[in-house]
Parts: sequence; structure tokens; C-alpha cells
Amino acid sequence: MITIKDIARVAGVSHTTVSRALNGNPLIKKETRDRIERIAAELNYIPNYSAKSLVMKKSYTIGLFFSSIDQGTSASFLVDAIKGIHQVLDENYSLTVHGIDSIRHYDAITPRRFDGVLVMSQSEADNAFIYHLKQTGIPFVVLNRQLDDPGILNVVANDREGVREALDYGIGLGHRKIAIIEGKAGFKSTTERKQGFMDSLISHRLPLVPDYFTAGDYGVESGYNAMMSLLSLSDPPTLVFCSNDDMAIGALNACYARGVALPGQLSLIGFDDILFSQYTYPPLTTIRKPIADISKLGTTKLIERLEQPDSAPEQLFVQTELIVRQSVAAVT
Amino acid sequence: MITIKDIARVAGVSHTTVSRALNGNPLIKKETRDRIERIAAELNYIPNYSAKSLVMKKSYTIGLFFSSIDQGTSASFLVDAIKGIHQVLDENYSLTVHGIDSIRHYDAITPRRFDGVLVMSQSEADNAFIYHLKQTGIPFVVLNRQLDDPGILNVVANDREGVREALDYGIGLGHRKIAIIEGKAGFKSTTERKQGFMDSLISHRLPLVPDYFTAGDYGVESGYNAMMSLLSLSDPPTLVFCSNDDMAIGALNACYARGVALPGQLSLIGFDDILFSQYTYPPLTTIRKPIADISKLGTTKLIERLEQPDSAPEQLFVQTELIVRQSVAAVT
DNA sequence: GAAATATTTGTTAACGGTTTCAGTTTAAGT
DNA sequence: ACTTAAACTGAAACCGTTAACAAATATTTC
Repeated sequence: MITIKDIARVAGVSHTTVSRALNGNPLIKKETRDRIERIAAELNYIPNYSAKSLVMKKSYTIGLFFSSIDQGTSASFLVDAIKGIHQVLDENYSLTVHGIDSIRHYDAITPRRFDGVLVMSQSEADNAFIYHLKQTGIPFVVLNRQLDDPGILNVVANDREGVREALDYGIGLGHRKIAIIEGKAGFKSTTERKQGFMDSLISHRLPLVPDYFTAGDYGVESGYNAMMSLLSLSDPPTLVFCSNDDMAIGALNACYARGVALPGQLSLIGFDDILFSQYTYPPLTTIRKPIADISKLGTTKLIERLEQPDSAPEQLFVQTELIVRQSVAAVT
Repeated sequence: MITIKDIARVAGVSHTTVSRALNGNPLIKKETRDRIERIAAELNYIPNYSAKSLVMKKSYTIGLFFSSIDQGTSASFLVDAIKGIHQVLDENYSLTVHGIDSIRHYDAITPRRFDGVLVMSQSEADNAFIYHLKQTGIPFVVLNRQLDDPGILNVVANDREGVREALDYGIGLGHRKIAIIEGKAGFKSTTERKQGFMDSLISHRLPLVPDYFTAGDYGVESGYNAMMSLLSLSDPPTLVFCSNDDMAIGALNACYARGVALPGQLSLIGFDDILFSQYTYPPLTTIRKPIADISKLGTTKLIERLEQPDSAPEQLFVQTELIVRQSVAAVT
């Protein structure tokens, strides 16, 4: 393995000069730099990052932490996140992936090991970890889950606005009897989406009927159950908004089971645009949650933060997108 | 940040002794070791991995390379792989994730940066990369895609056996007119699965009818098209094996479009057990490809390799599992 | 053309660990 | 008690890089 000292030897200069030349230090004369760069290229020099890290006190790695890798993390989530991050993370950073729930010692998460951290948070259980991060002083961003702490850089989707837009669309198609299957109690996303739902109904002067508000927990089962109870109502809704696609799929299965035709008798809107929402029957109209975009923006902001550590933290929203497929029909 | 020298100072010994004590070197007296360990714990000592790396010439990182992260990689794939790896990778290794197609310079993949590499290969395009790896001498395993090179540690699913088993099951249910939608031409997995298909038919003395062999490319569309052509046959099959679940979903949609009832008129078997195969209508009977197990075994083998570099490379197969759901019915 | 200044390069010491080799205890043997 | 071996500890060098400071060389300036 060749080092800057090897280069120095063949170039007839000191290794310091080589270091400077290769790092674009302006003190070096152009000709010397060119010569050194040529030699380095010829010799196939690759810097030793361990040595660099040691002296620079930089790790050249960014940590990506999911709430859990083992359970619950929807698959497309992980891919989309990694995808988005890779798009903007330049090549001399490497990205390590972790599950928060499998960290044994928070102490191992130190500024020395991570230049920066991305937390793709899906649960309030992450708060302890986030708090620890704050203590260490590692620059970090929390993605996906809206936080109340204004001192933390936070990038999330504008769920409320997105849901409102989707419901506006449904109402525009003539729906008046509209229900919601809510997400897991206590989650910020649950209340945000519910708010968006109500925003739309209220702005169209539609009544908020209690029977049409059903509980769920973001799981497929809960969507099934909630839909079953909605279908049992004496005056069932014509449009149901499911707070995520998983529950929408459960709801869909409930309709099959009850012989309810979609979208003829009942229309359905989901949230997330998971991969398979396009392969359900009928394909699901849903609200795309731009995980890749969130990750991308978050990474960009994080890197900004690394470069100037005293920039003010902000809460950023990225727009959702209404994906119109075939699970919503006009009311005749 | 506290270092071994700090510990040495409070313990009243040299930093050498501390290093030894903390690394389990047997030369150190038990009492000294205990004392040092206690102090280290109290002081919340965390070793500086950059320094360790520098002197030990170890990076403490394992690289996980997918064919691509941006495109094509099915989502569950990524999660399952990471999941499996995390289960067996001990905590002082960190796992970095990469897409082979976005590596700009192979030169950056050096033994210094990676103690070992896991290649989750999904395409022949990875061969150039694998070849480069071989050159560098980094210990590595190729997962998921069967290689012909016996010099490479390779962990794959036993597709052939798995498909045979699934078809045996279908034949046991009375099916005699059985078709296959093949995978992408040229892929090893395509021929393996086709072989398993034929194995079963032949062992049951069923004829191999050419019309029942249709081409696909592992994409949803191709499954749709292939199924359309099968349904147009004058004597259509009663059971169709789709070489992956994506194509099975395409096939399913073709059936909807043609008004063919599943599994009443036609039975369907997929391959992979992707997340959504349980939410199709009817839920898909399929062959689970144990990506997590493959990753787990691969990681274990890789670590073994790191510890004794001269162990012989092997090709390992892990068993698939038939997941019986409701897309296959008995012939009446 | 010498002094002053600007530009370029080199010397040396870190960074935080491990390891070789030498030195000091402690225990054993006589 | 006295040598001798065994057990333990320490001093110093090293891993490959950057950086503070010193030194050398080139360029102005008068």
C-alpha cells in the first residue's frame, strides 16, 4: 500500500508538501502540485482514511438510524431512504445503517464515530435516543416524524396539507358521507392526518359525524376491523380515508369479504403510496409520502450543518403528492 | 474525550498496560486488569477506532453492496438482508451500504476500507465488481446469485429444489395442465427455477408441453402479458407457476381483466414471498426465498473467513419454504 | 544590488492506539 | 539467602496523515 511518503520520495519533496498538494492547499506552486498529482495517480495512491480520521477528528461516516430494522419498518421505507441519501451524499462519506432498538450502549454513539447522524424516526420510542444524540453534540437531523422540540433539525412531510388535498379531491367527486380510519393513538402523524381530514370537511361545510371516525393502529388487521364496523353502519360512508396504505389494504380485504364493490359502492383513499398500492385491485388512490425527498433534503441540511455548525435548526416540510388511481369513483 | 493515557494516569500505570488490560492480554495481573477495567468503565472510556484501525490495519467495517440501490432492488430485499446481517454481526463492526452501479472508482474499494464485503448480487452486471474484489484480496461472500466460480464463497437459495417441492404440491392437488412463466433470459435463477419446474413434472410423468412455457423478465408487465397469452390458448392450463411474485401479480391482474376466477378456474404459484403476496386477492401461494437466512449465513461465513483467511470457499444452499395461501385450489 | 517581502517548501510534533524489546518484580528451587 | 526462571510492567517506536512553525527561495522595492 502506497503512502504520501512514497509519493514524496519519487517526487523529491517532503511528505508534507504531498499532503498539501493533494488537499488543494493554495500554498503549493502549481507545477509542483501537478507533478505530485500525476505521480499520485500513476502510483494509484489511495489515502488512508484511518490516519486522516485520527488527525482530523473526523470519521467520514454518516449514521442512518431506523427505529427498528427487525420489525415494523416497512421495506420501501428503508430503500427509499437509502436511495435519497445516496443521491446527495458525496462519495467520501460512507453511510452506516443501524436499528435504534438494537443499540446496546448509547455510549458507543460518539462524535468520533459519526460526523453526523440521520434519524429516520417512526416511533416515539426513539426519543431517548434523540435525547442522547443531543447530549453528544453530534450534528443530526430527525426525518419523517414531526418533533415538538424547536432546537432540532427536523424534516417531515406535510401530512395535514396532503390529506386535505386528497379529501378535497374526493369531495369534488361528489362524496358527502366520508369516514376516516385513524392511525395509532398518540402518534403525531395520526393527529396531523386527522386534522387534514377535518380541515377539508370543515372547509366544505360538511358535518363531522362521530360514527365515521374509527380507530386503527396502522396495521393491516386494524384496517380490516375498522372497515368492518363502518360497513355495519346503518348509513355507511361512500368514501373512506385510511391513515396509511397498510390499513387501506386491510379495508380492501374487508370489502372483498363483505362483497362490497370498489370503487362502485365505496371509494378508498390511502396514505404513503407504498409499492403495492399500485397492484391492489383496484389500484389504490393514495397520498405519496416522499421519503426519498425527505431523506435527500435532510441529508443536504445535515451536510450544511457539518460545514457550519452554528446554523439555526429548522423544521422543514416537504410536499406530499396525490396519486390518483382507481379506488375513488365519482358519486352518481 | 478520554484516552488510554488518561486511564493510565489515574491507574498509575503506563498506557501500554492499559491497552493490554483492555484487550484481554494474558500477561496482565488479574488485579491490575480489574482495576483498570473498573476505571475505564467509570471514566466512560470508548476506544478511538480510527487510531485502532491505523495501527491494526483493520477498518472494523463490513461493506454491503447491492447491485443497485436506485433501481430494481425490491424493497423487502434490502430490509431482509440488513436484518439478517445485523442479527449476527457483532457490535464493533459497522455495516456500510452501497450500490454497485454507483461506485465511480473501483479503486476506492480497498482492503483498508473494508475488512470484508457482502455482495447481494441480483445481476450479472456485478461480475466486474466481483472480479475487482477478488483482485484486492478483500474477503468477501456473494449472496443470492449463484456463481459458477468455485473459488468464491457463495450463499444462495436452493431455488430448484424449492420450485420442485411447490409443483409437487400442486400436482398432488390434481393439477395436470401446468404452465410456467419464466424469468429473465440468461439469469441463473431463471434456469434453476425452470429446472425445478421440469423436475417435478418429469418425476410425475407429466408431458412438457411447449405452449405452457412462456417467457417473462421478472417484471410485473411481463407476467401480465404471459398470462394473457396462456389464457388465449385453446386448452389453457389449470396451474401456472410464475418465476417470481412480481410476475405473479401481473398474472393476477391479467386474470381479473379476463374475468378468470382465482383459484376456482386457475391456480397460481409465485416465488420470493415478497411482502405483498399475502395481501393479493386471493393471497398468493408462493415459495419463500429466505433472504434474511442467506444474509445471516453469509455473514457468519464471512466472519469465519476473516478469522481464518485460508478456509476453503464453498457454495452453500439454504432451503426455501413453501408458503401455502389461497391461490392454489384442488382440481375437481 | 541589498533589504524587504511574498511565496514556497521542509522539520517536527502531534493524533490514540499496539507492539517489540528491555526492565523490574515476584515466585521457585537449592 | 541466592540464583534463576516466570510473571508482569514500561519505554519507545510506529501506523499514515495534518498542522504549526521554521527555513529557504523567489520576487519586489528603492
